[in-house]
Amino acid sequence: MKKKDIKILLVDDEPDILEIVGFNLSTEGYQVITGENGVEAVEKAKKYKPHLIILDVMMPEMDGIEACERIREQSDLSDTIITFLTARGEDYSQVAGFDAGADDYIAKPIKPKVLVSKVKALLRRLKSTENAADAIVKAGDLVIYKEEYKITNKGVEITLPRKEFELLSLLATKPGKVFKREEILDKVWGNDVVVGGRTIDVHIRKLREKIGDKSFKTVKGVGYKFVD
Amino acid sequence: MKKKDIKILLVDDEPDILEIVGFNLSTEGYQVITGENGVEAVEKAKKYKPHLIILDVMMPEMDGIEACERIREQSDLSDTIITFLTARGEDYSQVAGFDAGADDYIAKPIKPKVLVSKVKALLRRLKSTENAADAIVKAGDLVIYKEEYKITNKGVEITLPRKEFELLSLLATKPGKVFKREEILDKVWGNDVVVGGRTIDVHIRKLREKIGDKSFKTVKGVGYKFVD
DNA sequence: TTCACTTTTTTACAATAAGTTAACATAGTA
DNA sequence: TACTATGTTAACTTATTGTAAAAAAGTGAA
Repeated sequence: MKKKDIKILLVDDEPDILEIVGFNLSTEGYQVITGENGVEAVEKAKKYKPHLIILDVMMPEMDGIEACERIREQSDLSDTIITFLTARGEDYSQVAGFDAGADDYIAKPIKPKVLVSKVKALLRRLKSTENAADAIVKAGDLVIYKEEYKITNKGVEITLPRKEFELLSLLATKPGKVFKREEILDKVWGNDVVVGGRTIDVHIRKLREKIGDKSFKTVKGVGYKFVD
Repeated sequence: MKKKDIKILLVDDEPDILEIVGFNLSTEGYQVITGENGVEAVEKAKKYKPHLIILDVMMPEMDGIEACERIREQSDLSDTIITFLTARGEDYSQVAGFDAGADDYIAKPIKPKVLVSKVKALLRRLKSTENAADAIVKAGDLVIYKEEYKITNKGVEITLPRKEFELLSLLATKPGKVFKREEILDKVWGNDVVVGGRTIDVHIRKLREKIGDKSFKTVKGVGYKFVD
């Protein structure tokens, strides 16, 4: 996502803060929307669906914490990052704020550089959510979460031992392709490890038990393949 | 971050400049990568993801300003600091360069001492960005205050010893992800420290006592993961 | 410095899960 | 049919982790 597509909602009752923070964020290239109290915060959050909301804790009408809770009730805003502005001494906000669903806080007095780098850091989090698909492989009813060493079969979570997991991962990355026994040994066991002739079969059998018999097809004299 | 882990990409079409500047930076302990034109600058920036890029403005193939713009388009290089080398008289670069996304400029002729102190100053900025980022991590019922080395579990404050804290921080930054033992050692203990084989387990055990048994899942043969 | 205390690492052993093998059964193919 | 590759099972072996306790290292105050 480009910077100019990122919307930041900035809510504070002090015009000075709005101006200085707004200026710094605009300079960085973000779209800035402002509000002056909690009620506006909730309204504008619903209307503009910003990526990041910066909320002052102390505000008339509705304080930041209540606004945060209201915003968090909106399911379509669940990916929105919320951060508080807290004056020194408002330490309770660290507890109350996070319970309300905030992601971070920025201490006043605000230093523009700190602000900008925090905002960048928070938005990186947004991106990493976007790209999380990399470590995930889908094949038929299976979803393989490589990082987590777990899979789901039709939504049901299954935890597999390492070798089984790796064997499945290998086969499922190319459904339909026949993996020769030799190739499987290389990729899952490593090219120097020597194991008996029935080892692969046993693991395939366990996968068949756990995932389903028909997902693994034997190609006699060659190897195995995964089919959707 | 240690000096030897800091990568500086130095791009200039004059071999003399590359040599003298490169020599001075290497002497200081930085990793120096060089390029001779804008095209190389962009390529090597993508490849090595340096922390600092020093770009000559006037170069064949693609000038420094265009290279800078191209580099700034890369979102994963947004934290990279870019500074220009400008000959006296190329005053426009101060304007055009900053528009293109540069952070500073260094005037030719280059005085080694000035260069080194500028580089140090620029890299200080990198550090402050690092620290400001993600000072707080939320994971499940936990809120981790990295700066303060404390956590709250459902609002209840817990103080953990350093190693336990760092281990928890690491695991909780990516709930669900399995961290391999090797990776944990690298990140928490440092890649050169050698500790016995049971050390990680013991720390995990202590965290389980303090935070809750079910938050830490063992993935046998791989490592551990934090689950909400 | 010494002392008391906390944190960290090591040690040794127990517990358990994972992986492998062996022996035999079965199915596919010339 | 006879041969060969694969399927199946349970016993076996090994690898890995859990645990408790003690030693070592670090820390701070008197």
